[in-house]
Amino acid sequence: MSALHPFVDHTAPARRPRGRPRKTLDERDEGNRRQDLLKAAARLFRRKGFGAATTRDIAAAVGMHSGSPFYHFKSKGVLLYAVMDEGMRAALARQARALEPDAEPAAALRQLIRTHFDTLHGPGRDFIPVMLYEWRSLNARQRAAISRLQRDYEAAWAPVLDALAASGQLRGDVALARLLIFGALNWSVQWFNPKMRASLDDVTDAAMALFIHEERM
Amino acid sequence: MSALHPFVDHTAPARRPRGRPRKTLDERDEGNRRQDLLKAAARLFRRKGFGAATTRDIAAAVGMHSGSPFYHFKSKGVLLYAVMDEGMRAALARQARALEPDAEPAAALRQLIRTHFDTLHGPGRDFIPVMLYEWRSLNARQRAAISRLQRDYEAAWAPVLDALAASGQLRGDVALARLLIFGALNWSVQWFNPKMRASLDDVTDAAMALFIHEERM
DNA sequence: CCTACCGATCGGTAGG
DNA sequence: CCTACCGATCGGTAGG
Repeated sequence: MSALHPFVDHTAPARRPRGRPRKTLDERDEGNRRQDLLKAAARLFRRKGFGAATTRDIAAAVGMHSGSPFYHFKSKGVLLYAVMDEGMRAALARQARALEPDAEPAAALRQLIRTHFDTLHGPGRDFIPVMLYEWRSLNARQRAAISRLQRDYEAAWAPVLDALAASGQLRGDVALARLLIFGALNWSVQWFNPKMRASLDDVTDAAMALFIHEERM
Repeated sequence: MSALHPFVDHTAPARRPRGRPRKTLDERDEGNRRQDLLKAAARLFRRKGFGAATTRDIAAAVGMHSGSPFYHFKSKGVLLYAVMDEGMRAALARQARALEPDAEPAAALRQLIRTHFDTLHGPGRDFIPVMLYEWRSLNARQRAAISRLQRDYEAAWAPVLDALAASGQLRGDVALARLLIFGALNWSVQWFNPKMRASLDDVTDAAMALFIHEERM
């Protein structure tokens, strides 16, 4: 009897190894292909719109045949939803990573804005722009689910904006200010381009200068 | 020989009456039907997107049969362009009507913002939201033409913003401030709703309070 | 994931 | 503007 491998019956199917199961090659490929589809879908939904981008376009972009995306996603609508869901989860993770808990309100707002621009304009980031553009293409259930993630994302802004309003650095109705500020930032997907003169830091500076007034006691 | 109608040959076709030609019934109907199609198209393009709204939807919305819109517009793309063109011309007219030439810079900005909100949210105003959403569905030639109208529209804002920057009431890079301000205003198509608590006057107040700092000498 | 395919729908047109 | 229609395309599926 082997001292190294007692009682191993080599005719039985391999038992599950302990701990996190190592993915087989097939499983790993599957995850990659799914991710490839998400990226290609985001790019095409953004460039052409959900209605005009076809599942055939998306399949071709990752070298699949026309029916194959439906092996990974039940429908075109589910694919759209998956793009937005993935985009929001990544945005939430980036925000949590960037936020320093003890920053002054103005410094905290700057971090939030800078991170938000990163989420909108970082390399290969089409997911959130698709969410901003294609909201109406979701069904009611999907909208509710994405809304929940958006609420979490916006939750980090509320105390910062409230503190700035209290110190007079933010003026006017706070709820409307929040909507106007998000608009100013989100609209940048229409005009910002990494090759323009202004960097994301420049745009952050401009936004802070525009929104933040001098403190008044 | 008749003293009243000398030399009139009644066998010839009726001569053109002088002045602005009175439209025949047919011509008047044609204009109305074309206008009906534009309105229905704007509403549907806005609600569903250009790709998802079908020419059959649009035809049905005005009580036409499926082929009939193509009697008025050569293609779906031309119809989209016509919606945006009409929207921009109406917006330019409203802006010209509203602007008082000798207003103080801050008062002038308030007028521009209030009129802009009116253009975006006035009753039955789907034309400009369609332009904001469906830019990517235009071809290059159409984009260039609409861009020209947008340039005219924005031309009224530049001197006002420059004056506010000179007096310190607007802070930060002026070109970026302009883009951020337009974003804040335009994004309201995503959230403003006439039935909400805040009126367009309220939102205008909030925008002015947010953007305009105290004058400094 | 491919092969082979289907039913539905869509923009657009000819002719009146 | 209607009638009647076409060719193309599209999302999606069965079976392997």
